[in-house]
Amino acid sequence: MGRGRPRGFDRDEALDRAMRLFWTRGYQDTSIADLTEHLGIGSPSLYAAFGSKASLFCAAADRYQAADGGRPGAALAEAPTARAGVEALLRENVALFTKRGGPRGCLLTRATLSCPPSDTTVVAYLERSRRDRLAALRARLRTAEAAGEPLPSDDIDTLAQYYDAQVQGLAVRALEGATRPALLRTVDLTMAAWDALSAR
Amino acid sequence: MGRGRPRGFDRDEALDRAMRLFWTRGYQDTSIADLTEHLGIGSPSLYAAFGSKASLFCAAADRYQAADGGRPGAALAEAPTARAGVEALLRENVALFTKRGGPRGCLLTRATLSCPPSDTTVVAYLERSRRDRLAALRARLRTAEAAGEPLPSDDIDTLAQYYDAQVQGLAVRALEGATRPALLRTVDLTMAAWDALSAR
DNA sequence: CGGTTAATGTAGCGATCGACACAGAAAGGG
DNA sequence: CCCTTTCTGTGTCGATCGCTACATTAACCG
Repeated sequence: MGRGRPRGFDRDEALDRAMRLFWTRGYQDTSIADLTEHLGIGSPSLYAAFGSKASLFCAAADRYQAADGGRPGAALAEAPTARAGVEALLRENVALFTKRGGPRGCLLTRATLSCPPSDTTVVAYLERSRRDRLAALRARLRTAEAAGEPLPSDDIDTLAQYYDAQVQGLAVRALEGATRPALLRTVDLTMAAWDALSAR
Repeated sequence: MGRGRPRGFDRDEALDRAMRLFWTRGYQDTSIADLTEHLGIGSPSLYAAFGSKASLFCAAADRYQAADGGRPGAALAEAPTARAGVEALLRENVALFTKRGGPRGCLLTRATLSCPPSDTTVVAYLERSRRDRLAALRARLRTAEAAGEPLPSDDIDTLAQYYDAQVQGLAVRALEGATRPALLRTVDLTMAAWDALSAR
């Protein structure tokens, strides 16, 4: 153990910077030259540590989902009710998508629309992430249904896809430059709709 | 007039094919080589007719908005009520985003997330299109408000941004592979929310 | 110390990017 | 017919793409 020359940079810090770059510029528009410059390392070091641009992206996206990008999902899971969970999911996403000094929108949504289909590694990763996210939403709604909570609809699949679409819509609008208060107002509307539909 | 060697291809047909390519692959991942191949013309002909990749995209996007891509907006404007207009907007968009044999999702949304910020021509074009779309939605809601129609909220700006976000969400989900029936079910939910919020 | 192992910096690989120079081809005008 | 004008095909430009060969440096082991 510890044989050979030690790595001259912090792997996690490099991943953070890579995450930020992919988040800001998308997948395809982030070049190896961009990465080596902002990570402060040469390309051989990058390839030795991460293997390829695709696998570096996957590692950076993992880090995204484990850090800031995971907060909305965690908020959904931990909330006492499905309503509180969905509202927290939406509000945490707005916070994430419009954080001051941070890239706007969602790293994964952005990558989904900017990754060439030929890059099967990244495409498969993104599909998996998306499916997991949808499954978490569905699961939270199902347990709420089992607990007898009032829901806007008894079609859990549709509900999950509906709120997932809300999140994607927020991500796109944030990237287009929508302000945080404006996004929060649409979240208010979404939650007002939840109440109006559940009350019946 | 008519001097010089006549063009060897149909300009509008070429624009249609370019539109289809940009719609399918996004802006950045559509190369000049892809275009010359699918349009059946050499690159000098392409540049003579359209000027650059960016201006070709703008022309193709104009054609998109004048053809299929313009149907949702037209449906919104022509509907007798705001509710019918928004519902038609959403359903026409679902039809557009999931048309058999056609590219999935929205050409403009896709380009927004896959165009490098350095390409200021395309970025400016997309911003303008987006602003126009939002303005049309706002205008339709305002006339409805003036006509005394019941609306889900009296905040027209928020309403417009809300339904615009619905459309973007549908576009992303369509690109992710969501089926037309699934998208239509979420539209049903959105319209049920309209009714529930307007009734009160 | 020397020897082994691994990370680094330089430098460049083949491929592709958007865009164009150039000469030839096809039309109208005289 | 020739001249002008415009479009087309071949070939290629410099830049950049993702990626890597090679020699060097820096650590641990004995």
